[in-house]
Amino acid sequence: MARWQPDAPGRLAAAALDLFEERGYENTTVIEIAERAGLTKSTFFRYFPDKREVLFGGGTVAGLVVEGIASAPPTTGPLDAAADALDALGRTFFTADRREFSGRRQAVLDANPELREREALKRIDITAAMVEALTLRGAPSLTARAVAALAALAWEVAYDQWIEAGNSEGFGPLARRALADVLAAGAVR
Amino acid sequence: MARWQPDAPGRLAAAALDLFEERGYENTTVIEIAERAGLTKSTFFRYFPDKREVLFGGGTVAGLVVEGIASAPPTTGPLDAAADALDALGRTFFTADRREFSGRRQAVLDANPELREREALKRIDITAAMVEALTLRGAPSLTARAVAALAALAWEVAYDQWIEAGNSEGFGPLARRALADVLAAGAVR
DNA sequence: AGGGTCCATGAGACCAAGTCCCATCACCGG
DNA sequence: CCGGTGATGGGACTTGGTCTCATGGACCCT
Repeated sequence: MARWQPDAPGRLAAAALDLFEERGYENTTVIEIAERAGLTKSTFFRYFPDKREVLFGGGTVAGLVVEGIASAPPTTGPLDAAADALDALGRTFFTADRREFSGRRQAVLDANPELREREALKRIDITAAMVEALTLRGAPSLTARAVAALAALAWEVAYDQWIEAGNSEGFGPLARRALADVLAAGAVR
Repeated sequence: MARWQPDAPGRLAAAALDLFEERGYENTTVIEIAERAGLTKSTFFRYFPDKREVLFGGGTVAGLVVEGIASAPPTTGPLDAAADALDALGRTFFTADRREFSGRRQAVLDANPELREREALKRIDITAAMVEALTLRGAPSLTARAVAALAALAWEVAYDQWIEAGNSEGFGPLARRALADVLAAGAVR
């Protein structure tokens, strides 16, 4: 048996998700996660800064959104740039093959306060990244913040729908529609 | 010397804020906080579920907002109900005498990831509470969510302005104006 | 005044998360 | 066959957080 099986972080994440589903997050120790992945505590903390982060893998999402916003044509308004970014996210990250995993992961997140807390932080950070990307396109500060907040809400709505079983639609279209709906709802007066 | 000086939680919070300012959150141990307050680790964890929570006192804020939304006249629309709630918050919680403390506290929060994370969770929870309160008034789900998101943003904007030195305006007026500005900014199209 | 009861606090054992330092061993090139 | 490099293991150590039991003030009641 080779000592170095490939993709240690991936094995750790998979083992963690399994164990969290079986016994719950709180009743699972980092040592147990590492053991199931055929590794040790040392190696776990070499790849993840803490226990929670094992379910938040790359953190590439923020980068993708920023990239999506930045790569929209310069004449595109902030709202459409955000919509394009969400759409791009559906093409590059929230792909069909990731749907089942995302659903399992989300169920675990929802069940634990500590994990919800980390999720909340990620959301704030991503929103801040969107604000910065929009500001870089010339959007006024408040506009950027309002658009980012609404886009984050649309993201959340679309993500929930995407995860639901029986819904075969892709994340991109769901997000576009969610953003339009959120805008309509936010324009009440 | 009386063994039981009054307001143990308050003394702990004050000691914690002092120490966090002096040495930073990470370099301060719970035992040190307790010692400065003339107490022990045991007592600390009797009043606060964890080290972070010492800066998030009552958690009464969510209750106040919910109450503010619920107590608006039934014919008031969701947006105005939210505005009223923010205004009420300015009268009952973000009062002038709390401004200096809030500023110090916020500086500490901003300086530490762990504390920012807890803050993010609080924000999410408060937003969820607003959504529920608005839904109870009969607002459609998406409307409630959009309004809550924008109100939370306005809250953040107003809070930053309120904390800034030299700004003698109350939180309530600042929040009302911020909400109007955010709405105008979010209506871009 | 004296005794008993309640309740906030103290004391300390215990576990798991997270940090750190160094040893080890597979792989790869020479 | 040998030495270097880089991923992994091992284990000591600190701190957050839980739990259980002991302690001793304050207050009441007679």
